[in-house]
Amino acid sequence: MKSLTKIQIKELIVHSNIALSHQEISKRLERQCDRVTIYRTLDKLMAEGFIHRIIDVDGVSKFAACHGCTKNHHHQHVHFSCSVCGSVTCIEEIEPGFSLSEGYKVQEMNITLSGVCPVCSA
Amino acid sequence: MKSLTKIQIKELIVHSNIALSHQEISKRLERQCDRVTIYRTLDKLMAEGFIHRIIDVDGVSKFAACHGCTKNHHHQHVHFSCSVCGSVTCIEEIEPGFSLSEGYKVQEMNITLSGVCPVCSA
DNA sequence: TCATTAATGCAACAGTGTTGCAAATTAAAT
DNA sequence: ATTTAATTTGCAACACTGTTGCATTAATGA
Repeated sequence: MKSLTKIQIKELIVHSNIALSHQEISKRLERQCDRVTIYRTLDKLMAEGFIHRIIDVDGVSKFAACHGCTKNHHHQHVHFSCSVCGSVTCIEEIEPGFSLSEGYKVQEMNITLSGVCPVCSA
Repeated sequence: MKSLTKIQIKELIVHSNIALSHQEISKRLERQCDRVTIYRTLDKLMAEGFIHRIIDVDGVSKFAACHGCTKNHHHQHVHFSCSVCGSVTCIEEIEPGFSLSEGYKVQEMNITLSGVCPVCSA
């Protein structure tokens, strides 16, 4: 099954150094397609472990490429959201660890720091 | 200016052990008022430093009481979102520290761990 | 009382995300 | 190659979150 939309969206996300929102993906797709198609394609790409979702500080989903996830996503890395340029980037260098009290079963982490990124603060 | 709505919403949030969404606040208000009024009241309560916003894993805003913020919010604490009961709670015991590389100016942190809370996993 | 300010309601709008159904496209099987 | 099945796409409609403008009402202060 060679879905052109799927290939293009995947390429867009993989080759982007910032996480892309649905809106940004829609704009960057030269081959215009329906909003719903993009949503469904993103769902598939997530289910297949190619991309992961980041909730930005304004509640909008952004999508970034996975590095080394197949089925089980492990995105314990930190995300940074720039309030100037609006970019969201994955900072994979840092591995944060939390020691919650007994009873909590942590399945996912959504860690988004916001502020000014190096590019905008330079 | 003694706004009854403001007092009631503030009371709701302060006396709740979980963070409340706009929808939940609307339901719990016996004195029904317009959606817009609730949004505006929440904005005011945030500006005055009584409550803070948490973006849940689905991108919906939830609101919880502040402890010791006046103007400058400092919510470096961890939030936990339960996938079973949907509750969002503030875990103020843990103070996470990150050392980002040079150039990043961190202004806010949004740390939401998701999984199963102690009540639902018991 | 009168003027000013704040609070509320209403309508409208933009945006995100989902669902159902039909049409088109692709893959598979005979 | 023709038919069948599965997948993909588009369209319409919907629910929900959140915002803005404007008019109305309520509260404050002179």
